[in-house]
Amino acid sequence: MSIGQLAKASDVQAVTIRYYEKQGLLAPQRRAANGYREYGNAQLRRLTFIRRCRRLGFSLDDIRALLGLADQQALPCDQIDARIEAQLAEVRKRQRDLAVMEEELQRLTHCCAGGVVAQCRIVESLSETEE
Amino acid sequence: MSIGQLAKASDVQAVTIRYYEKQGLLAPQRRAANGYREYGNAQLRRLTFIRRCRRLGFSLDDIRALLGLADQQALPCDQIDARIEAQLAEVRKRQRDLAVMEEELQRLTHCCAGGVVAQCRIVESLSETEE
DNA sequence: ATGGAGGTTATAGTCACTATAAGGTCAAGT
DNA sequence: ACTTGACCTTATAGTGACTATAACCTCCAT
Repeated sequence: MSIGQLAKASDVQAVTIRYYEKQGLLAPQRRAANGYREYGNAQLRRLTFIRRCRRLGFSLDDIRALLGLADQQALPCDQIDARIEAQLAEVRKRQRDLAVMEEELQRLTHCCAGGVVAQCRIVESLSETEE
Repeated sequence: MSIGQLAKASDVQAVTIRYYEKQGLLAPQRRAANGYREYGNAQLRRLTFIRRCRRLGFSLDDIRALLGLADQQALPCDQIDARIEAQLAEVRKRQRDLAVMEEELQRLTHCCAGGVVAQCRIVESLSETEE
């Protein structure tokens, strides 16, 4: 499978696939005689793994580590589990942040009662120093 | 107030304050004879506004626009309100994304039952191509 | 007068891409 | 056989919002 076909199959841009290769995350199975990259299903699975992890908020460094761990089949998987847990904690932290944001923004929409900026409380209420 | 004092008062690093200045968001009140930046309470409020907006997920471009609007006191504040609404929609979208992430991560923590990597389902379930 | 904390500028690095340039290769149509 | 256009190659630069580093200047206390 060419890089374009892999791109289509995985819904990841070809440039991004090359970028992952440069970052040591995903090597092609081999190169064709003309220098074109060739990929198999194993690479598609690996790329899917990478993208899924990215969507879950893992950094490329995290993912490199996860892939490294996954290759050591005999290791206890505590370390993988620990990373999942850490990521879960991070996600929950972001959820709390967003909840606060939502509340504040919600409050702000009531500050603007169709007047002009001079009467609008939004900017003012966003500048209040105390907290 | 010096840049260091402003940094302490606002809990924003001095380098970041200088960066905001370069980006045209926050100019010091004046420069002292020795070239040191000097700030007043207006700048502290403006910086507080900037940081609060950043925490709410606005880009520096958004913030520049908001500050610009806020300076035009006679304008109707519809435009500010529209930005708040757009940002609120964005926050809610991220909340939905995070909820999905949380669910998936939660599910993954059950895949690892204290065994070794070879029996661990985490990596496998993250690589499954079907969706 | 010396040391250390704080200030100044300018430049480069970070992360995860994205965009662009300049060229090589291939399959299909004329 | 030739051309067109889609696809591939590499390398380099740009993005946003900072962060780090270097090299220097200034102030204040001892």
